[in-house]
Amino acid sequence: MIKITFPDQSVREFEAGVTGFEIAKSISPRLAKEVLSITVNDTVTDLTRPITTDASIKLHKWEDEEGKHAFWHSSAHLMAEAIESLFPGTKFGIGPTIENGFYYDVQPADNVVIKDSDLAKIEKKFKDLASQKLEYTRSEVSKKEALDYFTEKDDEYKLELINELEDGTISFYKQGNFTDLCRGPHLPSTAPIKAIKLLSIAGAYWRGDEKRKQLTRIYGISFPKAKMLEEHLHLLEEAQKRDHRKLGKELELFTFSSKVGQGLPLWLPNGARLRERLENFLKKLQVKHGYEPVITPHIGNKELYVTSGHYAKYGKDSFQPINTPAEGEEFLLKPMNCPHHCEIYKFKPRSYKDLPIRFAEFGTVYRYEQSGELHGLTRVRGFTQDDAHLFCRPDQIKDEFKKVIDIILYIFKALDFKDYVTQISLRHQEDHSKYIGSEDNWNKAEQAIIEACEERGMNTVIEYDEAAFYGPKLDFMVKDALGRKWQLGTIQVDYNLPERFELEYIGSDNQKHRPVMIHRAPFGSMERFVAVLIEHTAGKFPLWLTPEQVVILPISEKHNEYAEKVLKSLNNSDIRAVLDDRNEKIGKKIRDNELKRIPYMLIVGEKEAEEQKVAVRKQGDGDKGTMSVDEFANFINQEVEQILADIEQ
RNA sequence: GCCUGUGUAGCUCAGCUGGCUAGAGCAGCUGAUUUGUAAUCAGCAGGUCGGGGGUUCGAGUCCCUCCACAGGCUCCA
Repeated sequence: MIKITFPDQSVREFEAGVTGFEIAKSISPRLAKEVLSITVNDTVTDLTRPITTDASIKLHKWEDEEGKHAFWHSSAHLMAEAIESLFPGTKFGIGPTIENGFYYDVQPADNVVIKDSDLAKIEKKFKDLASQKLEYTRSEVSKKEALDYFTEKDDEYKLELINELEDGTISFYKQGNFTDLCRGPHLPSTAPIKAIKLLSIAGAYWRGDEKRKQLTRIYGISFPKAKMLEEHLHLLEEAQKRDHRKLGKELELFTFSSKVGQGLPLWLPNGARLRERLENFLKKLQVKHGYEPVITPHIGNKELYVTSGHYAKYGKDSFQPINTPAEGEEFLLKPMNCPHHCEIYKFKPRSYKDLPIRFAEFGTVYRYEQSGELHGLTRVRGFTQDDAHLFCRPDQIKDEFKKVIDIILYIFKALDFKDYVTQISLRHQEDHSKYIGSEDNWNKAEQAIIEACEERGMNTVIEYDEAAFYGPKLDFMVKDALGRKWQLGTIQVDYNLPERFELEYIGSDNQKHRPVMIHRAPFGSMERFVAVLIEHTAGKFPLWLTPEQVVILPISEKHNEYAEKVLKSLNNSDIRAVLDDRNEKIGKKIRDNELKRIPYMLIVGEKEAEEQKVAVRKQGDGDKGTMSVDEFANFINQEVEQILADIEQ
């Protein structure tokens, strides 16, 4: 007999060799039906594997990540079987689970292409196989056996993977007619896989290397209940409704024109107003935090970027130099503001007493992003960074970091961004050869970032080998409607540019010293930030930010005169109001303005004009009763002040 | 840049296997209506079907090519 310890610390005895599945069955038939995988002494494994010694276990159901993982991974194998039976000769790469579902990278036989239109067919076969309740069986194989099997099958991708594994650690899983190299764990059988949807098909380079062959990646998702799939698909649909590209068009915020050029956004009046308000919000904040404004041109002499090193690194993949009538003179569209700001730093000698110096600029930059990478406002070729460069002494890094973190957190709070991830990007843990700057400086800077985050009580993820060659950084990532992560705020230490531009300050010792440069952009870029803001709010911008706060709707043309009076009065109280005096029925006007997501509607007719009042209607919330114009103006202004006061705390 | 799709009026879409002057709703314009909390009615106008080339008696529909967009991959100073 062996002792099995459960998560609640209770202990029960079982025969040695008992399986997780049998344990679940002994607890309840229902659990046996729902359980998907098991953790035995901190290792997630198959329910069908015998447990031979005393162990502590945890059974995983769909609700647990470990359960989902086994479920989707098993689904991926099953999809592979479906593909193999429909497309004989297909070679298989890897088929992992992802945040929502799974994919498999495959290479169909020569001259065969798996198309979008084939998905339905594969899905049908997939469902058919799942319903056969095939068992997943595990076998441990030697490296030689494994190599032999896939040599026979002529699958160079699996062979490459096996060659990297150590003998004695290799296992195969088999279900139906399909055997795959796999670490597991898997479900006992395909029985629980009830609902399946193949989502999309895409190209993906083998092992993420663009120099290697591109395989066909098929994305899918599966669930134990049909209803769960329905809900998931519904969620995707809802997410698509808040896509910033769709709302950007509907709310007339921005557009693109192929004549102007790919990835070059055109801001429409509504979008420009929104952006302007965001810029002013940050500008005010920055004045408070000791930033000084600077303005620099959109182009710079090529020499500037040769000095910064960017020309050597990005020159040939960028917008090409602009020539002038002068022989040999070349300018580049600026891909970043830092070199310009370095030159501003160099304008005069700096003392240690002057530091930190903080130069801020909403600087528009141009980068020739790969065409396939462009995406709405989140990835564009011309964009405006809410940029600033802080020049400080090494001992000031931590303090400056904390101050920037405060600004970013303030902004996120103001806009109610709660679902973000902060990532500290450090050097590779061992290999430091590719980094510029002294070992000592790096250690200090990395430490400073980590401590700054700790002292601000932030929940951060540390990623090694993610630092830029010139310094470590801290990024704030926010998800879009479909869960894709975008980097917004960023704070980066830079040892490279001060070196290349020979920036100096005179220390208290009367000696020359090199300042540290910190790049920071709380929004990241105006484009990307607005995009994420649109998706976050579904176009219902907060009252203090929205371009139009109030729309006045006269019942009929007879009430236009009174409506104008209300409009003037609101505008005098600094409320952004507009008038909808079209000759339409009130129901129509309400509908149109609801769709425009203007937060408040004021309906004015006979009654209101007589009593000098307005009928208030809140967007998405209906009739709120009547009040006087002054009362309403106070109400709006108080609401705005209240929101801003709440953030201050 | 690569893989797979998509591209019809300002917007959302219909147009079957190639066959009459390419349709609808919304938006726009004109007129009627003067309206009470999510779409008043009528009329008009609007498209060389993403661009170019080809096959065909005939192309929105088939082929080639370029462009743009979408989902991914690679990239992101």
